[in-house]
Amino acid sequence: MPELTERQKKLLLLVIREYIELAQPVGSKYLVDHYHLDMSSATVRNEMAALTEMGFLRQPHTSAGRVPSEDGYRYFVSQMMHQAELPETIQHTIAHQFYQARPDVDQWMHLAASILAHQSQAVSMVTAPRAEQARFKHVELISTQGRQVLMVLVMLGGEVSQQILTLAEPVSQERLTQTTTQLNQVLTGRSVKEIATLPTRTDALEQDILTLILQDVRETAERVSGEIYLDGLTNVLAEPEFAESDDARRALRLFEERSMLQDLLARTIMRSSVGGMQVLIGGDGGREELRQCSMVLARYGVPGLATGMLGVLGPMRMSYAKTIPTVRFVAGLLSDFVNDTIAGE
Amino acid sequence: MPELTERQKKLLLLVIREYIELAQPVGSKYLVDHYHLDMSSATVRNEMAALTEMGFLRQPHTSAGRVPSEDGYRYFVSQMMHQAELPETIQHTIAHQFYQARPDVDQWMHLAASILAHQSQAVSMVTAPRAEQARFKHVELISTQGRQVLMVLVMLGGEVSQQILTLAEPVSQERLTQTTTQLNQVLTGRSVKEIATLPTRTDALEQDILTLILQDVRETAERVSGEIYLDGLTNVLAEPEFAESDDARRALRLFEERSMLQDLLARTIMRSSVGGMQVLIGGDGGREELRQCSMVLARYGVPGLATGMLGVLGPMRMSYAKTIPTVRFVAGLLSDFVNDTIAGE
DNA sequence: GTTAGCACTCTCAAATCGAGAGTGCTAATA
DNA sequence: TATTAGCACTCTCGATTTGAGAGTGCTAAC
Repeated sequence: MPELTERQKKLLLLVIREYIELAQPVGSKYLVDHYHLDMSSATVRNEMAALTEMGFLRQPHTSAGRVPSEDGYRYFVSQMMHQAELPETIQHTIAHQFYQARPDVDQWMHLAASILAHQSQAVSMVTAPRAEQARFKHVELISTQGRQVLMVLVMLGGEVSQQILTLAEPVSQERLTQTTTQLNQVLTGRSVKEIATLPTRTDALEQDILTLILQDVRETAERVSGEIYLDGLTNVLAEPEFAESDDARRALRLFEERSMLQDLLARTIMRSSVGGMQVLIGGDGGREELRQCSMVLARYGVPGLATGMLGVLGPMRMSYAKTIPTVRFVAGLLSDFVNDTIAGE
Repeated sequence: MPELTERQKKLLLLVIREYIELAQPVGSKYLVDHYHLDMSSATVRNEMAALTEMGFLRQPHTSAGRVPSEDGYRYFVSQMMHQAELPETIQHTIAHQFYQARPDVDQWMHLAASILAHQSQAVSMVTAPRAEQARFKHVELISTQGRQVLMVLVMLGGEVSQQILTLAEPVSQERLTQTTTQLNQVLTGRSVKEIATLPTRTDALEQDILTLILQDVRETAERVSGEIYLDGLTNVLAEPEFAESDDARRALRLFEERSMLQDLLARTIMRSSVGGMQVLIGGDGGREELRQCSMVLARYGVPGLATGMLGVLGPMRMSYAKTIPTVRFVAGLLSDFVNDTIAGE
């Protein structure tokens, strides 16, 4: 990492700030005029040339102003951002919105996505909390008609999955209740693996249900993250850098393919711990389509019990100084939520 | 409705067909050349002038070719489209995709949206089936920890809603089971109104739960449609008519606001019957943002038990001849689905 | 080390221009 | 009377030109 003089740091900061705000290359004269710098534009030019040399700035073309490079943003985020807290007033408005909503996972996820999208004017993504290792908690069978049965499966950590089963022959509700009572006794607290190695049940119905449960739990466990909540998709279309080219379209298409998101978040989740933040700038994400974008991601929840991810995707010139504290704060709220409603059994 | 000669009809059809395919104004000479018409371009010009006069065609500007007007499309859809079935091969591929999926409402809705979007290259929307009048069927309470209880509510028609309750004090699972047994006996098959007028339960816990159930059922009933599944949002960005202007963005924003969709679908659902189709062209939808778009909508399900809507939104020059049969066919499949898995109790 | 000055480069928007496509009208034709 | 050939006219669109403006790098003086 090359060393920067104080003056260079200051200049780099100004260029980034200005570019984030106006989305236009910033020139030497402009900086001197608008910030009343006590040096001439020629000096600024020299410093800019040095910063360009070191890779922190770019020129779109000869004789345009300078634009921050990926490395420029990285330096800015890692070295120059005093990790400010979100202003209290904003904290309050956000927290207020959450606490007047029902304590329902679905509601909170939607709300988190909505708030993030709105605050950052970018695309937001939130995954529902889930346990790293799926453990069975409770099964409930509800007869709907002859052979159709609604199975509700609750996992430790609060995840719920429901599914309609078709049994070989009609079964009464009493019989179903009896079956679940039996199964719940045996299964509570067990992991997928343990369930798989359980001895065969003597009762045929119980065995059938058990197989179906196992199958469902496996499917659930295979998914790397829970449901993904998105919001603010159209925000990305408002950004001037995506105005025409169909880059925006290709980026948005990524979001329609949930599987790619699953992938990306899964890869990122490995590297992050609850409370920590990840800022992926430009190519960091690894997807060609997102080369012009940055992501601010955080993991929330209770480690070992249930965790999820949330974050924001925006243009590379997003306001990191505002987005990072916002994501961190919302992550904190969601962690509290998991703690309050799911944990503590 | 002005009367058209056979020749005028033929010409109108050709203009519409050509414009739908190429998205460019079509001229008289072009038509004569490409379709080997047995008349001269001058004759075509005269007829086009007449059609323009009658309001079925428009000229973007003097000396461009003709473009179908809203009324032109309407005439085309209502008078000139022989209601063809979807080709058998396509029927098979679509049906195949459905029947190899699990018989799960969520799965099927997703699939329907995905197939519609893909087939029509437009935005698709599907609402989950729900009963016109909410009737209670079954409640289940699952203790998660001390005072937190997961309540699963099943309505007649198959709708399921789950919610986490916080009770005043911890209650054992046995007690919960006992409570639900009591409540299920009393409530099964009753509508919201009936439940509201029920005498107070003597048991305090039962009464508490009853209040919560009522509240939840009310909320569910108030929503005009179930969850809305969307797909193909980015397809609209690929259309040349939205290439630059930010019309596309404003249209897409509409879709992020689910409430507007709820509205629109609710208004439309009034006018449609299961099996019938609605084609809204241009301003028909009533939303300024969708003035350049058309919608093909259908209602599916079992009348009186559970119904939903599905449809497609695309540019006004979408291929109605292909989209309409597709929507109709998928609606049929979903109706069968409702019939098979939900109805018949 | 800083700065004034200057020549140079490059973009962008506006202006110009010509080709091409398409029309409407008129007069001749079947 | 319906059709058509012919023609003048209009309008768009892309290519090209042009000039202003912004910004740079370099050099020489401070």
